[in-house]
Amino acid sequence: MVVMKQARHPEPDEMTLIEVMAALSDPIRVGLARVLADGRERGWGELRAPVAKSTLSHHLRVLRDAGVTRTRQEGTRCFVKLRRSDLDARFPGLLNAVLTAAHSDDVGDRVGLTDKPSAG
Amino acid sequence: MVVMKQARHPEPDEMTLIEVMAALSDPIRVGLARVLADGRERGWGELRAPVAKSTLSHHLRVLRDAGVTRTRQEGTRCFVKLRRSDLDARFPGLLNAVLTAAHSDDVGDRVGLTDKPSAG
DNA sequence: TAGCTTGTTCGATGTTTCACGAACGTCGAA
DNA sequence: TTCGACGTTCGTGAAACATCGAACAAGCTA
Repeated sequence: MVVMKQARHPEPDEMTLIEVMAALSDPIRVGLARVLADGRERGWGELRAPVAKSTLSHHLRVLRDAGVTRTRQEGTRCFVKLRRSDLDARFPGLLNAVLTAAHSDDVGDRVGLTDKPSAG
Repeated sequence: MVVMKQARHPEPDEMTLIEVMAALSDPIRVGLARVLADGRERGWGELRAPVAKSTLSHHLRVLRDAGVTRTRQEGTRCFVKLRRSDLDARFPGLLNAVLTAAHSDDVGDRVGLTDKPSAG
């Protein structure tokens, strides 16, 4: 892969409420957040969503740029996890409120995990 | 005015997380929510925002359609207020988290009130 | 009736977003 | 070195969005 030329991981003080809200106003991205809500790091290939891989890459980038997730590379693989403590520190209660609402409404339920092992 | 032909006030069970998140991912609209955060009903004309009145009308409609605010007409005037209890019941903690974050980051600080009396 | 006020709606414009397939660059394996 | 797997990026198009000014409709007021 092209080693994420322009993707950034903002520091907590660089995160903006507007960007986080925008990142979490798409069902696919909320679904991704739900999948990662248990705090475990997941491999890119584990993620299952009803979109093409380029579109999934786009959504993961939006989440990453907003500071919602962190992406780590290992060789040619990527692993993604939720930046829960950073988000909680920066925007207290926000992530929990969104995840709770998403759970009770089944928002993003078309996003899930494959049966592949997480390789980690 | 044209008596709000298509604007709707969704019932709590018709509100969607995605729509509420989208409504609250614009600085003007977050600013409006902040202005209304004290629970008081405000007259349209009291609201001050750095946009044309047609744009302000648009933003108020997005908030209304999402269920964030309620608009009431009285003669030729409109009054707006936050639907806090409905939102709290539907998406617990969400509004407070957003308002807290917006306050600490001064999101939407270009939105405010005129010095006009609220007429109510 | 005529005129003013008040928001909404319309139409146009430019930007952003979402989506896809294809091409690409990097890594590890053969 | 050749090959395949893995994500990212590019190019493109459709749709959504933010914004404005102008036109409009409904209610006061003179």
